[in-house]
Amino acid sequence: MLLTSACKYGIQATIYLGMQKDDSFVSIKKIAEEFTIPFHFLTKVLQLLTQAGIVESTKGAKGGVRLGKDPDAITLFDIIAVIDGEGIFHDCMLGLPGCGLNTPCPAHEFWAPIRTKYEKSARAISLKDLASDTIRKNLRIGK
Amino acid sequence: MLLTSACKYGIQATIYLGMQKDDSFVSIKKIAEEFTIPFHFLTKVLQLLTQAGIVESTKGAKGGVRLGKDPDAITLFDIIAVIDGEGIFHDCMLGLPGCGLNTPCPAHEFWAPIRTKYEKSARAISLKDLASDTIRKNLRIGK
DNA sequence: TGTAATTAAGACAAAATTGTCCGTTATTTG
DNA sequence: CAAATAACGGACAATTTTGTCTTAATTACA
Repeated sequence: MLLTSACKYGIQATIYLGMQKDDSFVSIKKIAEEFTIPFHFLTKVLQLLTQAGIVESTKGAKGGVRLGKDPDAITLFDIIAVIDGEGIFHDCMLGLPGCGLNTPCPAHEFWAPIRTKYEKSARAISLKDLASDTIRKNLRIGK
Repeated sequence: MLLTSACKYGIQATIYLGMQKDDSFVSIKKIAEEFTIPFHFLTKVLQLLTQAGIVESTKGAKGGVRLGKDPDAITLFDIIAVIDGEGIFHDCMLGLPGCGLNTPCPAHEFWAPIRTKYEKSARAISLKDLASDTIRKNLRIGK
């Protein structure tokens, strides 16, 4: 599995937040219902993103979450890195510590270019890209 | 995580089998020690590969495992598909069923090319490639 | 000021993955 | 044939991930 469920949920939620017209807060419950994500689980995922500054939150009535930065300044890489860690972008396919150009594993030549392409693409695509695409082409994010 | 531990172990073991000079059986215990893999766990992984015909086994003294086909005829794709399934090569990044050209998710354009490159490369690289590289360049597979 | 709404935080449960152990079956060798 | 070896198969334990529940803290609003 490429991404954990937690990370998939986080990406869905942040794209949804990126699609909002104004900067008012959206309740986590709303997002959870929208995409059929377990509410309390999503809460924890969004807390991670909040701690990282990608998301902002307020408690109480009319509270909820919204993006903590310009959607243009948040990349897919950022979100994945916060929730799943940067491992997928850097680690050896076989899990060998120290695998690299100097002391590669047998799969290094195979995996390194793909990993690099993945990282570059993930760093190049922003939440704004994803959200505006979703609106423009009327894509579904979940369900 | 891209590959499960089970799959990493399976790849290490099969590369090792591909490196053997003759077609005699290697005991699973030997392989487990070589790469510090939990013995009984490796046993189960190799059983999967045996059931799939990628590996052959015999019980008893002088028993063990060896490749079940020409190393040239076994690809990295085959091994991953047997142990982790083909999902990683085909599935939507966000896990949406039915995501594809017709009804893409917002990440489809991002992920599909990477996924395809991954699959093509994995289908193009054989155990013979991996094993001969390992021998020629004296690479480490584990530890 | 009090009530409803909503995130935060922690404990706990369920499920999946990983790892361990033991008895059975099959094979070689003395 | 007996003993040693080694894969097979099932049960079980540990760990991680995923999901649920409850209480506390904070905010808006009547």
